[in-house]
Amino acid sequence: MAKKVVPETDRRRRKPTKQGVVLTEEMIVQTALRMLHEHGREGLTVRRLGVALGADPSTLYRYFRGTDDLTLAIADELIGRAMRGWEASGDWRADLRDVGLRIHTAYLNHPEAAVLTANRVSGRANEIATDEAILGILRSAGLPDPDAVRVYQAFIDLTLAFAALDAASLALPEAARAADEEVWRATYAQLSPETHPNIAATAPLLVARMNDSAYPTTLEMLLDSAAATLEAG
Amino acid sequence: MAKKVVPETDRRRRKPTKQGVVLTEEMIVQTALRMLHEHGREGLTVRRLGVALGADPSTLYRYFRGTDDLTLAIADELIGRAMRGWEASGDWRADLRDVGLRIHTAYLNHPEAAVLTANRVSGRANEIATDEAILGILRSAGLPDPDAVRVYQAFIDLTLAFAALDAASLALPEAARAADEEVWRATYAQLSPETHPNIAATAPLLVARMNDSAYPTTLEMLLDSAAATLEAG
DNA sequence: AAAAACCGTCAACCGTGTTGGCATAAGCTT
DNA sequence: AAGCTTATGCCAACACGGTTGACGGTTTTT
Repeated sequence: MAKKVVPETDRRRRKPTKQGVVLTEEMIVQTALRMLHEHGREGLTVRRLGVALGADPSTLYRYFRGTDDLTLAIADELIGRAMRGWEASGDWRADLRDVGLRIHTAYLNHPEAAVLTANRVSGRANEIATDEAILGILRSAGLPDPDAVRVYQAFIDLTLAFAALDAASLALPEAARAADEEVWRATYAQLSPETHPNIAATAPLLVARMNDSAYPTTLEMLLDSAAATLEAG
Repeated sequence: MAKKVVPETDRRRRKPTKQGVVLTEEMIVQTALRMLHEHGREGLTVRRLGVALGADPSTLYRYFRGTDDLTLAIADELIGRAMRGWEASGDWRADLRDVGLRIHTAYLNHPEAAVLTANRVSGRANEIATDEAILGILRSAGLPDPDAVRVYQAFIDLTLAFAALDAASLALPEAARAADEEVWRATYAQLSPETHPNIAATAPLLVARMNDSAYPTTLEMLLDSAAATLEAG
């Protein structure tokens, strides 16, 4: 059992691929991300990824145990991109806001990948570093550990939850996306004031807000709450 | 083109299935939900659904245009279950909290279905009724329309986002779930205080909170914020 | 120089969604 | 009641998905 996958560090490259490409774990992940971006969630398959890399599909199993393992690697790359270049400023509130918006933004930049990965725990380097950073911000702001952990959890869950939700609507296959919008125009906007007075009355406002994310507002609420805890403590 | 699917209302049953079953759209959705529950997200396939119903897989295409269409029907059933029996009490805050918790709970009761559907707009009856109800609560509480819409959006997004996030970890295939927990034990809990002082210091607290949802807390924050808007207005 | 490890390739397996043609029973018309 | 129409279930087939096991050439180690 226990499928053998040589860890990247022990890997000493041998054969170039038939098309002359020399594979790397990193190169595979980058290519997978690009394919997700260009061809949508359904567009990333082991076989197509093989073609894109100029390698046989089965080769990928030398680098990842399977689809799930590859997914986790993508997840970590996404967080890595979000946090690249980040540094603590010392202002806990600004720092936390920055981290949250970075993650949210990075996920929305790769909606298909975000949907795939937002709820997984990769345990890889970038993810761990991010968690360490968030806890560091809260603890050095002066929150006692139990509060720090509570806020940490609310913060990371809120951020990932919204990232996933907002990404999801961007990541829908074109057909489904069109279907959803069509449903809106054909159904919600047409409801009679008699049967659905509240929707009918607010329909224009609903449409106007439809494409905005509620994340920034909600994040601010969470920061307020953390600040209150800090003052009370 | 425009695949022909006879709407449920116009449907006049004709042939029973080879196994003597008489199909209904509702029966199909219920069975799909049960299969998701029993066999996990990967366990629901057109073919297996066919077997479970005692019908040929292709028969399902007489009822749904395809997998996506079936997904939307499941989504609506889920919301329907959440709101079944709900009535407004007149206390906007209690009502909103109730609706939020109902949805969150219903989704967690069917995590696999929740993951599948939380980010889709079905436009079907139950979904519309729920939106109408939420807007009704906010508007009759006295919020001006623009505020009502803003709070509505934050509320529904927050609720669905957390429902999806919390459901996701419950819905992971057993293998992935075990992998995630193993990652935790093997990685996070073992980090050295030298390299990761904040995680190391709070590890026990992190573990203790890991299985709680941050939704109720966050929802209260949102309700506070709405109350503040109401008083200011 | 021989042995071992690595790793790309090939062919095959089985499961998936979906489609088009066919058969047949239910309902409608008379 | 007889016949016509059509809804609807079934079958066989297709293309495509992930994954595996055997093979063989290359590089590293001994």
